[in-house]
Amino acid sequence: MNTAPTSFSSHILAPADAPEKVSVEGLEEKWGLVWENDGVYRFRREANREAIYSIDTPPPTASGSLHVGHVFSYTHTDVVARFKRMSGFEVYYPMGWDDNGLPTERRVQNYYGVRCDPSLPYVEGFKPPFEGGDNKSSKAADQIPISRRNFIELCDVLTVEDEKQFENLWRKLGLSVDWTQTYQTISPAAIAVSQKAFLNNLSRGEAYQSMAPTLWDVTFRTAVAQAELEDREQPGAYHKVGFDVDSEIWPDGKVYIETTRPELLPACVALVANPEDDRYKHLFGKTVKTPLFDVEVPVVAHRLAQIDKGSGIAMICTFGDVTDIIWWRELDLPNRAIIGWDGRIIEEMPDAIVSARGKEIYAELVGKTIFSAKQRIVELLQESGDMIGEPKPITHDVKFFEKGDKPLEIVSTRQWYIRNGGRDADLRDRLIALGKELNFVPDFMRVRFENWVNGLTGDWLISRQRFFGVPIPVWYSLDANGEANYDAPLVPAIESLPVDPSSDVPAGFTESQRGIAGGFIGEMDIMDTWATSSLTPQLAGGWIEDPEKFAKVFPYDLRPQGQDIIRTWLFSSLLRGEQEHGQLPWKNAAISGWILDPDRKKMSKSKGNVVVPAEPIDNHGADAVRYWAASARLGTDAAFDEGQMKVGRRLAIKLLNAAKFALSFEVPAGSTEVTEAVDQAMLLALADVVREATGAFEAYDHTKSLELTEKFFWTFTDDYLELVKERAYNAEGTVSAAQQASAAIALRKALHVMLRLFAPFLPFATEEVWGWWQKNAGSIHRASWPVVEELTDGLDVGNAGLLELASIAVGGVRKAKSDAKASMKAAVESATIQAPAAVLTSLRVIESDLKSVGKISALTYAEGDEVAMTQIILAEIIEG
RNA sequence: GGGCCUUUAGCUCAGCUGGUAGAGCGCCACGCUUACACCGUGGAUGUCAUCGGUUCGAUCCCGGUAGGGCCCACCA
Repeated sequence: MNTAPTSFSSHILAPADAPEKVSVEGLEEKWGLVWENDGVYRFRREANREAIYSIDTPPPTASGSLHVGHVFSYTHTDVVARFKRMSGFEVYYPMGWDDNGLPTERRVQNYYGVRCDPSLPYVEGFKPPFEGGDNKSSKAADQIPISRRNFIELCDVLTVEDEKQFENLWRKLGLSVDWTQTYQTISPAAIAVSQKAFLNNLSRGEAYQSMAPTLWDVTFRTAVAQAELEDREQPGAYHKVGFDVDSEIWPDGKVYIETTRPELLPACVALVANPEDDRYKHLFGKTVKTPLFDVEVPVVAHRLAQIDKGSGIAMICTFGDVTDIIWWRELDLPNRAIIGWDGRIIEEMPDAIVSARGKEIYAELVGKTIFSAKQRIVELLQESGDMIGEPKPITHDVKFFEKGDKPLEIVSTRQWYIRNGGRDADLRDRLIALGKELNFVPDFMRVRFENWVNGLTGDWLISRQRFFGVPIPVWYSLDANGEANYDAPLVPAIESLPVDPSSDVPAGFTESQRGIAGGFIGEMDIMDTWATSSLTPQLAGGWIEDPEKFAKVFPYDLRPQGQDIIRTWLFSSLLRGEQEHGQLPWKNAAISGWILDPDRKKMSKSKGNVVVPAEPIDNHGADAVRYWAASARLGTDAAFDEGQMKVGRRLAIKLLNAAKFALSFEVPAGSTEVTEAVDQAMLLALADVVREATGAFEAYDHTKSLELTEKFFWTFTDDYLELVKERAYNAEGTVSAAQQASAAIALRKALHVMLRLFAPFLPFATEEVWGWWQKNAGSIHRASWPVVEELTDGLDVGNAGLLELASIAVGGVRKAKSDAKASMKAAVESATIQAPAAVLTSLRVIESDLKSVGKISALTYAEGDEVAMTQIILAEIIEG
C-alpha cells in the first residue's frame, strides 16, 4: 500500500509539560483569570463588518433568581460564540442586565421594606429600615413610604449587587463574553435609546395616545399589555338574575341571564343574544329594566353571543371582560364604568341610574372592593327576589397580569400605544414577511411568531403607571383653565435625552410653571419594560453613542432566546427593527428549550423545584455542566440530569489523561511523517469528523458536532491509542524510527485537532492541555478551527476505513478474553482473522500493531464474509 | 375552540432524503493492563404509543385516536 508522507507542522512537536497527575479541579479560577488578563474574548472593533459575528445576548433579569435554566441556554450561545471566534470571526458578545421594571421594583420593596410614594419629597442620605429581606412579599403596611428618587436610588444599588452575582456565575461557567461590553436596561444610556426610539415612533405616527378601556391590574395599579396576559383558572359562580320586561312580549315578564359578575349590574348597558337565537329574536330592539337599579337597557344582537352558553342571553357591562369591550365598541353602547384604579367602586354614579332605590343602593356600594360589592349585590338580589336559587359554582379562565395575583379589571384611561400590526394589515404582513427572512432554529419556532402576529387584537400598550422605568419623554401644556392639552404633547430635543418630565422642563417653560394654568405638566407614566428591552440590539451596539460600532454589529448575526418570549422580546425587537431601520435586527434566532426538573416539570420559583446553578458547577465542574447543557438541541426541553454532568466530567478528565499520554511519546529526531497505514486511517477518519462537525455547527446543530467529536475521541482512546502505544513507545526497539515517529506524530496531530473541536464545549480542559503544550500559540480559544486539509494533506485516502477494521479485530480479541474471564493482558497463543480477501490485505499491513495490542503470538488469516476474530486460543487457558 | 411540539431499551436521548433499531447512564460479569479506579473490557434489554393508508418494504411519509408539554382564543 502506498504510504505517501503527510505534510508537517513543527509546532505540534513542542514539548509538553503535563503534570504527573491531572485534575479538573480549579481550572475555572485558573483559566478565568488568564482569559480576563489576556483579554482573550475582547472584541476587536477594527475588524471589517464581514468578519464580525455579533450576538444580541438576552439580558437576564438582574433581580431574578438564578437557576440552572440560565446556565442551559447561555451555554448554547457561548458554544456558538466560541465556534465562530475560532472560525475566524471577531465575535461581538456583550452582556446586558435587565434591571428595568416591575421585578426590580418588587424586589427592592421586599429587600429594603420600602414602597414608593411619588408625592413624598426626597430625603438626603436615606437609610432603609433593613436589608436582605427575602422575596416573599412583605405586607404593604409594613413598608416605609419613600420618594420616587429615594426609591430609584435603592433600585440602582440593589441591581448592581444582583448583577455581580450573575457575572460571577457567567465567569464560572466560562461564558466567553467581552466584559468590557455590558449594558443595563435602566442606565441613562438605555433611557436615552428608549426615549429616542419612542420619539422617532411619535414623529412617524407610530406612537399615539388614546383614551380607551384598558386591562388594568388593581394591585400594581397599572395598565397591562396583551403580551403580559395569562389566563388562570378561577372559581366563580353563575348567578341567575331576572330583568323585567313587558309581559306582552315575554311570557312571565322576566328575562333571566346568568352572570359571574353580578356586582357589575349598575354598569349594565344592554342585554345581548345571538342574532340566530329564536328564543330571543323578538326581543331585539325592545328594552328591559335592570333589577335593583331600574335602568332601561336595550336588547341587542351580536354574533359573539353564544346560544349554548348560560341562558343564551347575557348582560353587557362596562366592563366585565374583553368581550364587553368589543360589544361596547361595535354596538356603540354608552360607558357606565363603575370600577376605579384601585379596584373599588367609584363615587361617580352612572347618570342612567335615576330611581331612588337605585341611587340608594349605589351609594352603599361606593368604595367597596369588587369582592364585597358582589356579596352585597347578591344579598340584595336575593331579598328582592330578582335572583333565582343559589349561585352555581363553576371554574372559568380569567385574565391575569402575569406578575399579578388579582384578576384584571377593565378601566378607561388615557394610555400610550405603539402600532404593532394589531390594527394594520399592511404592517402585519410586513412583520410576517420579515419573520420568513429570519432563520429560526429550530425552524418550527417561526410558526409561534406568526401565530402571535396574526392573533394580535390591538396595538401595543406601552404606558405603565409605575415608578422605576423609562419615563415617557413628553410634557403637556396647560390651558388657561389648567386643562392639559393631550393632543399636542411637548417633546424634548433628541440631543437632550435622557429626560425625566417630572423633574426636567420643556423648552420655553420654567420649573415655576409646572402645574400652573398656562404652564405645563410632565407625563407621569413610564414605559413598559419591553419598550426598552425591544431595543437591546440598539442598546448593546451603541446606536446613539457609538454609531461606528453600531454599523459594524447591526444587524446582528444571532439572537439567542427562550421560546417563552417569542411573543414579547422577539416580536417587539423585530417590530422596532422594522420601524426604526426598515429591516430585521438579526439574521438567525436560536431558540432554547426549557429546563425541566427530573420529574419533567418546568422549573420555576413558585414550584420550589429550582436548582441553584452554582451547586452543579461546584460539584461537577463547569465543563461538566456545559457538556450537559450542550447535549440538548436548540428548541428541545431538557431534564436537569446530574448523570449527564458526570459523563461530562469524565470526558474532561479522560481528555486530560489521553492528552498527557499522547504527548508523552517522543518523536525521534528528524522524523516528520505519518507513514503507517493505520495512523493515516485514523487521521482520515478524524478529517471526516472535522468536516461533519463543522457543517453541523454552521447549521446551529452544536449537539451533533459534540456527538461526532466525542464518538471519535472514544474510539481514539479505546482502540487507536491501544493499537499504537507499543509502537510509539518502541521500548524494545522492534520498530523503525520512522514507524515509531509515525505513531507519535499522528497522536499529536489528532490531539491538536480534537482539542480544538472540543474547545467550545470544554473550554477549561482543552485550555489546560493547550497550556501544557501550545502555550506559545496563545489561548486555544483564539486558535483557528480545524480544517480537513490540515489532516488529509499528503495522506493516501486508500487507507480510509482501516481503523474501523482494526477496531473490529481488536474487539474480537477482547471478547474472547472477556468470555474466558481472562485479563486483557493475557497472552494469546494464536488467533485467526476472518474477513473478505481485500480486507485481509489491509489488515496484514497492521499485523504487528494488532499482535502487540492483543499480545498475540501467532496471527493467521482466513477468507470469509465478514470481519471477525475467530479461533482465539489463549496461552493461559492452554497451560491451565 | 385553534395552533405547535412530543411519545424509540429501566432512565436521558440519537436515528440524515423510507430497506424491520443505536449511544450514554443504570444493571450484570470480568480485569489492580505503568494515560486514566474520577478506570478498563465484555454482556443482556425494545410488538420504535395506537389504528388505518401509501409502498415490494415504514420508527422514518400521509390520515385518525390516545397520553405528555407549550402557545394562542371573543371564556357571559
